[in-house]
Amino acid sequence: MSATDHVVYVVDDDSSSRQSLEFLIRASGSTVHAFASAKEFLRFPRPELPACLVLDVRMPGLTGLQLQEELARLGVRVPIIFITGHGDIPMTVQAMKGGAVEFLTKPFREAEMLRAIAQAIERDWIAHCERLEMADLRRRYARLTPRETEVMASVVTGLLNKQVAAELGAAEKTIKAHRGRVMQKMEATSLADLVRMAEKLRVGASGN
Amino acid sequence: MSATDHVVYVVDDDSSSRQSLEFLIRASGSTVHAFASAKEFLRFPRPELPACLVLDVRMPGLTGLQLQEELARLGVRVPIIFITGHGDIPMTVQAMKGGAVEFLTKPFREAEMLRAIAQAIERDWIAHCERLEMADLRRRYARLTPRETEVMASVVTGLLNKQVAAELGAAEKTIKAHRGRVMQKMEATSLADLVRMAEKLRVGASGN
DNA sequence: TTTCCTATCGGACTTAGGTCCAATGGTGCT
DNA sequence: AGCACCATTGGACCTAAGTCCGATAGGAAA
Repeated sequence: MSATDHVVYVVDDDSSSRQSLEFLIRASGSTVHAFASAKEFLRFPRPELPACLVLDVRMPGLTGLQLQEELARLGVRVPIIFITGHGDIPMTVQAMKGGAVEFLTKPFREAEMLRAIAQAIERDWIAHCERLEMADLRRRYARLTPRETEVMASVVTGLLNKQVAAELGAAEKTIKAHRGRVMQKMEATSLADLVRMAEKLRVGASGN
Repeated sequence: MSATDHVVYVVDDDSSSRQSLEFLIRASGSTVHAFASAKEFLRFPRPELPACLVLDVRMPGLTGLQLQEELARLGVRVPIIFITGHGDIPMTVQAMKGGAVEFLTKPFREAEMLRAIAQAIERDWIAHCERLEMADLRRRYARLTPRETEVMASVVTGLLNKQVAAELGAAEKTIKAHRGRVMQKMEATSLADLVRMAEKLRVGASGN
């Protein structure tokens, strides 16, 4: 991992602890952005890159746990490493239930922190790729006309063109036309391909 | 949830705590099996039912955390609720990382325990359905001959029969024959259906 | 050896899917 | 009114997929 392909955010109200974290992480070769409060972090325009967040649990204003909830609410899925001076078990449980990758108590070993960060970045790198793929998929799906989405939904459930035609009250010919355009717009190379796309987009049926 | 459609396991070396747990959970309407040690629990022939495990962290012999690891190693994915008298944060983190649904400190409120159990059973109920479905899918897949699995793998990647034929070095006619048998044995009603089965079985490609 | 399964193909069709070209009618925007 | 886009369909064809029947051949098990 080079410094430019991922970024580590640090949110900690204690300036000395924040600065030492910043120094440590930067020395390990990562790009770091440090903030003194949750609000500052939320205001920061985050680039679309693999990232992770090192977050102090106790802070004035929004606490670490509240920030975690807020990010979940906003759909921001950045992996979080919590640090705390005086944490308790319920707090830990809540953080971990919320999907935190690690929960470290101060003082922690530097190696431990760096290992946790590496793991978090690794995890988000995968999620990041999936986000890019999903965004592309949704972009293509958004190009479909309403009718085409209906046809796609029916086709990927395995219905024959004539069955789709009956279901949508149109001629088989029309369905073929729509279907062809669906394949084009979705850039699907085969029906199997289209079915897999539909699965990822959760269209067509029971949302499994 | 009635008493017979799920089961709660309790593993705790302290007999008084174990018995009160057993009483509490039984009173809530669940079937309970209690054990004084991890080994006893592992020996117990568990029925294929939605279940959860209430587990004391500290125990002589295998500890709760070690049992969690052992179960993961064995592929037993039963949701675990940990209880502990004197736990610490690293212990909590390890347990939660291992997929525990809850980590309660003694003394805990009874309502809290019952809520955790209900949630764990709920979670395992879904996983249980998926296990049944996967088992059925694998049963069907196991009926395929080696050649048929190859054909299926190629077909679900979206290849045409003639392309599959070229890839496997056979006549298109032969592929059609295999393909027909694949559809029959897999009980697929359409290609879309077969593709979805292949996805669940993770056959055919990059294992996404 | 006989039987069963697997893998292999051919012929003869039927059905389904897909393409190219062309055309009609509605809607919404400029 | 003119234009773009959408939904709709027809005709003519071509290719792909699937089915029924039959047949050969090797290997494994009874």
